[in-house]
Amino acid sequence: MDGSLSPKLDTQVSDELKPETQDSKRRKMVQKTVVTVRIGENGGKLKNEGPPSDLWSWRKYGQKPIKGSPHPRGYYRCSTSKGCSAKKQVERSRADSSMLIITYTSSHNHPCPDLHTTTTNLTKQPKEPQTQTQTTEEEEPTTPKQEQQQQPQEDQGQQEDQENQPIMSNNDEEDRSQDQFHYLQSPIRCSTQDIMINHQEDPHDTLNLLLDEKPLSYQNLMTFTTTKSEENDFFDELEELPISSAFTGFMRSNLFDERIPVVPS
DNA sequence: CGGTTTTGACCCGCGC
DNA sequence: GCGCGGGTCAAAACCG
Repeated sequence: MDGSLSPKLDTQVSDELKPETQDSKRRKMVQKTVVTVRIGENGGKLKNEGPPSDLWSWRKYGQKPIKGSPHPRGYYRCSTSKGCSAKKQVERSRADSSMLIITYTSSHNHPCPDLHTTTTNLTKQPKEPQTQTQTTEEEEPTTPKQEQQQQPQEDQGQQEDQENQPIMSNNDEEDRSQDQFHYLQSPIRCSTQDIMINHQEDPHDTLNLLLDEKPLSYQNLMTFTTTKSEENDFFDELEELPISSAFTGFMRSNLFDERIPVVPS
């Protein structure tokens, strides 16, 4: 179809950085952000199990039944920008069909289409019940863009062009030993979904948690994040704001833009 | 008419 | 080396 997008697009991206290492394990060497969405509350916004209403435009390019799961998995690609390699997989939780597991792969190389528009409408955002996000970066950053995102130290204030967030979550203690940790920009920062952040280090645990255990609640989210000093500040500030706008704005900008350090175990 | 969805086939990595 | 399973392609159908 699109000549610009070659079959192994994602692999090529990684290929550029580390042809040797990447090439052999291209499939697993991609950053992933897993988001669990409850479709029960905003099911109206969801088309079946389809793409949750991100502000991004997604084009479905495939669907496959997954072994062990009664529900098929849908494969989506960002259609907002032609050259965007952002992808996501959408599937229902095997344990809880009302839960939607969205796995974001790669990151957008373009600003969110509605970012500015919605930003002005932050005061009038839909509720943000609960969703769970967890970033799992399997390998090193693949796209050039991510390279700039890698700021092991103070990542706050070094925001991307379109995002001028006041504060970023920052883990100082982990930060120092972040050499092998990777920060990545969550590709979902434009999501209108209710999202719960979940930080996982082990993909397997991640799966278990998603499927077998109850997802983290917003409180849990806070708990796990508040372990970090600066994040504490960050959330502390948010608390001063009305939850609706704070959370929304948080979801819309900071949270999704947050670089979550993950340890490629 | 352009973009999106559907769906079967193909490709490739991984485990045995 | 083989088979399995996941991920992607690509053509046709569908929709606004």
